[in-house]
Amino acid sequence: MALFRAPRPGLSSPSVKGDIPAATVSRLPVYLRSLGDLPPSQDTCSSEQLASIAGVNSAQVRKDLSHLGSYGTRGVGYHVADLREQLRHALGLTRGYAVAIIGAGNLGSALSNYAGFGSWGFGVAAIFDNDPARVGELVGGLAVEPLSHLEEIVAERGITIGIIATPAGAAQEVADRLTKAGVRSILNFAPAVIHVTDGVEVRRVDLSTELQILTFHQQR
Amino acid sequence: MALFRAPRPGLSSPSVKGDIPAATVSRLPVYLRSLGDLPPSQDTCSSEQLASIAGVNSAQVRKDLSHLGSYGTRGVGYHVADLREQLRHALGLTRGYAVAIIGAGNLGSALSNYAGFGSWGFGVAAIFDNDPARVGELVGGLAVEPLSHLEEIVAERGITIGIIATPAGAAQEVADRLTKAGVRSILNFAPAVIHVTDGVEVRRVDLSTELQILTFHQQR
DNA sequence: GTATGTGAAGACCTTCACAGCG
DNA sequence: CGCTGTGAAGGTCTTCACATAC
Repeated sequence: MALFRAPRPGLSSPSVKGDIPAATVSRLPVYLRSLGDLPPSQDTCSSEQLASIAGVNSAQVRKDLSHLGSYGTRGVGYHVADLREQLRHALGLTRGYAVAIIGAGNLGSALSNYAGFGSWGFGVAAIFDNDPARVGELVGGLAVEPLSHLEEIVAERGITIGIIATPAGAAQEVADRLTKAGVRSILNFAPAVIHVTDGVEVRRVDLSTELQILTFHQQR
Repeated sequence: MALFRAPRPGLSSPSVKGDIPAATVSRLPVYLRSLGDLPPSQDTCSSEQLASIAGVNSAQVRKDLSHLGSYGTRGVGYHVADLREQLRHALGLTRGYAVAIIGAGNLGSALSNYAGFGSWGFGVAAIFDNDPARVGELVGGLAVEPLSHLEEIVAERGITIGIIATPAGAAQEVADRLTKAGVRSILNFAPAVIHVTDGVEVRRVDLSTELQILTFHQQR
């Protein structure tokens, strides 16, 4: 899991020193969102307050933010607007990303209609399905395209993120094709583990796994 | 996060000795699914093979399974059918669970249509929305019910799992009501951190967090 | 006084490597 | 001989506690 290592020590990305632990990275989006929950009048925010909104320990917040090189002010806290920018920058949210959704079934359609998508610079640039009956249908304002055009369209539209919303059986093949087409970030909603080459990052979102973890605890 | 501690050391649950680490619990569903990917002719399965399907290290598989008290056979491997039963049992999948979905928007509708739901004993027993225009609409074979009936219906139908598919702003209130109605397992799809009392387990599934983690890595 | 930034301690998790058993 | 089960080693992550700075 997790391949980090910025190859060139000094040049990786402006102002981020060294690497950021994976556990920290997974909390940064939560902090970023939490800032949005503050009253707009508030300029400054303590680690304690951020922690309570984000649902973590305040020492965790301070340590996490210290990895960004973000400096708060002792005795005061973090400057909200600055911190927001630092987080956006660290997460790479200063540019936009073109996303492809593969699978125009219930889930794929729901995702492409998801409003919160645009707000952080993600844009759905294409939605694919291999069912000819679905091709051409309008979903979330886009016409469904045939899966056979995947490689071509990914290249044309500069798509760098693929969201797999197919049945489990198709997930691996779709991942292979996305990878070959140059996509290096995949979000997999299919209930299957997919295997990819080094340098491609996959994250899995799996309803039945989550439900089963809940039942494990419930049963105690 | 994670509150474990089976109160009575010896009596927690049949054949599970002590507690199972959270990290292990989160992989058990993956192993269970992986067993389904084996050729049906195969009776027995090595940790190596399971590991490669599940995408983890084989020592991990052996250690994880050893927590179940599940005994494989040295020199041979694990008996597939037995292991499947052990996993189902450990995860509490030997009984059914009634689930409520709150929010009948795109996501809620997609979830209630999700076929893979039933296969592990989960049944959608109700779907709620607070938009009067939606109440009565059929979604995944169920009529949408008004949110005001939540408590009553949860009790009547023995619902123990709540899936929050509302906008962020409504999530905390819905969680509070679910909790008061006695639901102790919540799967939260809303982009918000929700706070609950001890003894209630919440798992968060968050599209924008996942996308932002991907962009972090992509940007290196 | 107040809140950050961080070394150190401790909990947790993963991986190795091999003893032990079929 | 092959593969499990597991002590021990090595990481990673979290939390504490306090020196440090405003």
